[in-house]
Parts: sequence; structure tokens; C-alpha cells
Amino acid sequence: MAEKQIIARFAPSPTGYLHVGGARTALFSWLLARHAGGKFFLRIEDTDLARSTEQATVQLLDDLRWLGLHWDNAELIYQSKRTPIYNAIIERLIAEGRAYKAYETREELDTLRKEAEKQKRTFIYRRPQLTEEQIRGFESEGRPSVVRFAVPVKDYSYRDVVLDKEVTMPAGQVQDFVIRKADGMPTYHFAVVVDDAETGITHVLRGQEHLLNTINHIALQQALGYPQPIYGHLPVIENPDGSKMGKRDRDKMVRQRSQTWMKTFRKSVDELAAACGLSSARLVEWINDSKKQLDFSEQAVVMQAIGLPESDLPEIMVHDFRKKGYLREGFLNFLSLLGWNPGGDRERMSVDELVQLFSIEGIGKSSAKFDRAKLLAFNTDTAASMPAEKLVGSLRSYLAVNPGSPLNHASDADLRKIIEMKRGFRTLRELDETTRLFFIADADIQYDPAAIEKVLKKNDGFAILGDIHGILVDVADWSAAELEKRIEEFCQQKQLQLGKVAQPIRVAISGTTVSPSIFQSMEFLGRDRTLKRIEQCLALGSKAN
RNA sequence: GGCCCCAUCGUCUAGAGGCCUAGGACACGGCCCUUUCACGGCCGCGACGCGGGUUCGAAUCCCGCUGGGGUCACCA
Repeated sequence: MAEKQIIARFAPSPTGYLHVGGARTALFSWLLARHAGGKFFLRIEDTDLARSTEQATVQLLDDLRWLGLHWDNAELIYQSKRTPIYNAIIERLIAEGRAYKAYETREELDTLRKEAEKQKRTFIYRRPQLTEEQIRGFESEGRPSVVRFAVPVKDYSYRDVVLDKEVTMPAGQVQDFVIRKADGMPTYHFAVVVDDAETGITHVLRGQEHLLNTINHIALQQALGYPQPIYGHLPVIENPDGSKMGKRDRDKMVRQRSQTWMKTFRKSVDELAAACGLSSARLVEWINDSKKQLDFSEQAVVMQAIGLPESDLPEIMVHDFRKKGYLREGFLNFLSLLGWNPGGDRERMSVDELVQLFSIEGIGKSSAKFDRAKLLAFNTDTAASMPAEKLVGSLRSYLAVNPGSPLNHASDADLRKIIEMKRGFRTLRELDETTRLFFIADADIQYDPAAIEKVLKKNDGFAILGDIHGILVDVADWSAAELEKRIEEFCQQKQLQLGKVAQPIRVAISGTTVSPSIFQSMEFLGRDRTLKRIEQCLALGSKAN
């Protein structure tokens, strides 16, 4: 019998930007498929009409493309567009008596659950024995209903390939779960089983939160006669404090800060709602229920209203890392090591090497904390090992999500130059910030008062700068080498250390104490702009005196 | 709380009974390089959660405890 081709998938729900956990799930599934020469499918699980947005889907795809995790299905699958297919199967199950309508309201279920909790027993939902009359009654009063799957009561188990262990659920714990919601949409549990089967998925790698859900899925597969894919549940990625790193953390932070804001300024939720232009009902619901989340645009207006800057939020979105100037190659390498390793001391790997080395056996069982310092180190190494040509492309991609950067005006040739000039940089953002002095107008240089004080007002900084200006106007060959030669001569003559001269020039042309090599910087700026900046800086000195 | 999963330096981990005086990477400390910021080089600090077994021998196997996490939705 021929080996079956591996078909893996990533099935996110579009409720916001792609977060680190999701990205790792996508990466592992993608690696699994690519390693085996199989297929990798992408499916949009948007059965939650209230939380799913078109914008989130666009963002998700954009992040996945940036990471280079390309999918093989030409047509994207949207679950929301497949309701007739799900309904046909659900109707069949109902007709066969293997699924049924349930009429309890959320409140009634809540009460039942609380009662069970009080009696310290687990609430298990099993099919209630309704009479024909009761059902007619519910229907005629127009009671909304859900459809539940009548899970055959027996022991279930499956082998988890990540834990390398049997996961079991005894008969006493199975319960009838909802497969179609009152709004007519299938639940995740139902749609996922149907779609995985229909697209021939052979391997499912997903977060550990699904460990027990899988039992439900298996019960459904058995009822529908579907094959059972191989399941592996990935360990959780944690924040540095040990809590789960997920999209909820951001929301949690925004909620907390909103509460402090209301306390500090003695404002009500209504006033907060008014301040950010959201309905107060929506906001009240969100503030009081930690399970509710704002979508991205709502989050943004609330943050603005309470003055919570983006930079205060923990970076957990792939988009944030892209925006902060991380390279996809280093990010992927770092991400891959969160819960996986090829064995031995191997750590730095290209994407191709990851594909080559990946295996399910290499996935760990314990949770991992997300260490930004290590990510930074990976990024630095990745940048150092990339050819300038390729980095120009990465930089363009970075600039696309940082439209405010002056580097957007630079030519590819100039970007190349600054990349070589700043070799050793840690992030593209750092490269951006330390080289933007080349791409802004001379008049727009912001002189940092602390730099002026420390470098120019002390140690005869202004005087030295004046002398240097006198020398520079006479330099005919405006090259880094020639400039270096002339300034070294000056240092010799005056018995000065190079630093005493270089720093004043640096502040004059950049406004700060940090810039690329001073000689290369002057060459890049050119004679006129360099002299102009020194002059405008000297003017600052005479004004101050 | 019930059920479930996990457990090696601060962090990510190597380790599948003797190769372990426990290896690597990041972080941290020191030194060197240096016109700033970085980069780079060298050195150092630093862990098998605890208690019982099994074995000639345990980080590795078993049990208990402890700790951490997940999950208990008409969210995925």
C-alpha cells in the first residue's frame, strides 16, 4: 500500500491579527507538510458571526504571506459560506435520531450548571426526554433551538502524536454538545470535522486547548463515517509571567487600563463609551465580562480615549513584530524553537533547513515562555548573515507597514548603502531610526538638548566644531577616506582624541549622539548638507551664549 | 473545584540507565575591540522541584507530593 500523502492545514478564526501562538501552529503544520512534500491548506473558520470580520481575514492573510507560509488551496475555504452543506448533514443526523433539537435558553443552562456546581458535581448534558407535546409547545411559542449531537455513550480515546500518549475520556464524562447554534451557524466542532474530512486532512496540529475537544470530533467522525486524522496538540506559549500568551492578553490589558482610567478620572462606563464613540451597552458587556473581547478597531478607539499607547501593549501579534522591524527568517527560526528542536545543539536554521529537519518527534511536551531578548538576538544574527540585496527587500516590506518613516523616500541604492553602513544592527526599526537623519531635511533636524549640553557645551565642543568647519570647507575630495584623513590630522595637531571631535560633528549632523560611522555619514550626506548642518548647529551655540 | 496535561540553568532547550564533573543558545557579570550606537572576541556565573522505590548504577524507569498550565460555552 502506498504511503498516503500528508495533508496538513491551518484553520484560524478571523477575529484579529495573527498572534504568536497561531503563527507557530501555522508554522508547524506548514513545516510538517513541506517536509513530507505534502499539502498545506488554509481555511477560515468564521462561524462566529459576531466576532469574525473581513478586515481580520485580510490581516491574517497578509501576515501569513509575510511569514512566507503559503497555502496550496487555490480557493480559500470560508466556513460561513458553507452552511447548506453543514445543514444537509445535520438534517440527516436529526432524521436518523443521532442529533436533536434542544430548547433550553442560555439562562436555563446557566442555572443548571450553577446547581451542579453547588452540589459539587460535574454538569453533563444528555438528551432530555421530551414528549411530542412539549416539542410542539416549544415550537409554537417560537422558542429558539440549537441542535445537539447525541454522543454515543462509551469510552473514547485517541493517540496524541505530540504527547506520545493515549488521551481518554470515560463514558461517564461524554456529553451532547451543540453542533448548530440558534443563529443557524454550525459550531466549530461540527464544521471542523466536516471540513477536515472533506479536504482529506491527514494531520491536525493545533493548540493544547483542543486536547479534549478532539474527543468530540472523533465521536462525530465515527457517526459520519469519516476517517480519523492524526492529532497532535502543541504545548502552550506563555508570557514571561507564566500566563498563557494569547490574543486575550492584549484585551485584558486594555480592560485593566480602562478600569484604572475610569477610577482615576471618576468616569463612568457610559462616559468612556461616549469618549470613544462606542455603544455603552457594548462597552458595559465587555468591561464586566472577561470572556468578551473587543475587536481590533474597537480596541484602537478605546486605547485612544484612555491614552494607552500601542507600545505599552505586549507584542503578541505577528504584525507587531513585522512593524517593529523583525525579519521573517529570524522570527520563523525563533518561533520554530518554541516547543520544537531538531536535537543536539542545532539552533540557527534557515527556513529551508527547518523544512528539512522538522519532525513531529522533535516537538516538546511542556509549555514555553516567549523570550523577546532571544528573539532579538536571533534577529540580529539573521540580519548579519543576509546579503544587502535581500535586506533591501525586507526593509521595503518593513517600510510598507511604517508609512511614516522618512526612509520611504529613499532609493534602493541608498537603502543598500545604509544597510552596509549599519551592519550589526539589531532590527530594521533600529536601522530606520539611526539612519533617517539622511532622509530628512536639514531644517528638520531636532537637536537633542541633552546631546548639545553634553557634547557641545562641554569640552569646547562648539569651538572644535567651528575649527572643523574651517577645515571641511577646504576639502576637495569629499570621500569618507579623505575626510577621515583630514580629521585625524586635525586631532594630531590639536592633541585631541578622535571622540572629542567626532561627537560634536555627530550631534551637528544628526541632532543626537548616535549615528552610523561619522565619516561615512558625512560622505553620504554630501558636502553641502554636512556643512549646512554644522553651520545651523554652530548658530545654536552662538545663540545660547 | 472536577477532569486532563506538563516538570533539566533566570529563559529556550540537549539528554531516550553508565558517554553527565549535565552540553548548547539567549540573558546576566567581567575583560578586550571601539569616533557614538551596535557588532565581534575571550572568560565567568548558573539547573536535573521534593520524597520514596526499581537497579551494581537514575536527570533518564515506577509511585506519591508539590508546583505550573489547560479545560469545563449556542468562542474557536
